[in-house]
Amino acid sequence: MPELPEVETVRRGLEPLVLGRRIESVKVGVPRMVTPDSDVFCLTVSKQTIRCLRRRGKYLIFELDDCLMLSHLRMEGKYRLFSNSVPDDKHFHLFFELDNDLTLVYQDVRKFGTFELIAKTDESSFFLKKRIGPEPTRQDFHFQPFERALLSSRKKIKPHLLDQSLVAGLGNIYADEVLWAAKVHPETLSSHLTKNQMNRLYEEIIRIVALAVEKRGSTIRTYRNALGEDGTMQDFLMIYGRTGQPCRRCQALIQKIKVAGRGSHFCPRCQKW
DNA sequence: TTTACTGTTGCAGT
DNA sequence: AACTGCAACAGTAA
Repeated sequence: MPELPEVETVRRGLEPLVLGRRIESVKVGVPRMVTPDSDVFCLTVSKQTIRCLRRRGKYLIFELDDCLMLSHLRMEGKYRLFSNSVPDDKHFHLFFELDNDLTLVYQDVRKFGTFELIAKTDESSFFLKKRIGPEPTRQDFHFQPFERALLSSRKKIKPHLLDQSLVAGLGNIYADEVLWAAKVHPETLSSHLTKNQMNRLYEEIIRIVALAVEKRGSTIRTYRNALGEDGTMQDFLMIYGRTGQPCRRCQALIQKIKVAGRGSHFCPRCQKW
């Protein structure tokens, strides 16, 4: 599911359903997905109430009585909520039994998702250590530090946007969208960007992420039915997944190349190297 | 049937 | 230091 807009959509969907609910017990099907060890994890989380459900970048933060549970959906993580019985599914990996017969289930075909418990006092150091940059809003994300980081880097801009340090929450889809909107080739070296390009990147990051949140994220290559997958942003994507189709600005045919191992869509006329 | 690809990230190499 | 490639895993498309 998960770039920032999809994670935020999950958060908004889940919040009214789980806020104030007590976690009675936890079952972990794949121990390597959780930290600390699954027995400690289950014991710690059990009997705690979900006090707040927040998001930072692509992380979901369950604020419990005594600690934080950080959930990262990686490539395909989803949440499902069942009342009474839970159907069998080989991709259901964590089960949180809540009060009044609700079970929150974490589903993940590829088992890449992670769950970590940390102390409430360790939240800022956690995100600092992971090098998670500011939220892509005007309040948190400022042009000056963005420009400084770009000028002092030897990375290509696409992998740089993906590494979360400049700004939190961009993934492969929205990085391509931002680069197209700002007319920047994905392989441009960060330090070679013009001031105008940096300005456009800054503005487009804020605009596109906000638009995608408003559209409740993109539903792509997914089946429906899980919480947060009813987004419509896929109808507004300008470049991602449009290989061989005409650019919406100039009609040139959209190309797809690999940049640092990630499929990258761009318009050869609008986004000159 | 193989092979490449996939909304992510972290680690091992060079 | 900072890059690339790959691994974790499972499914789908060509």
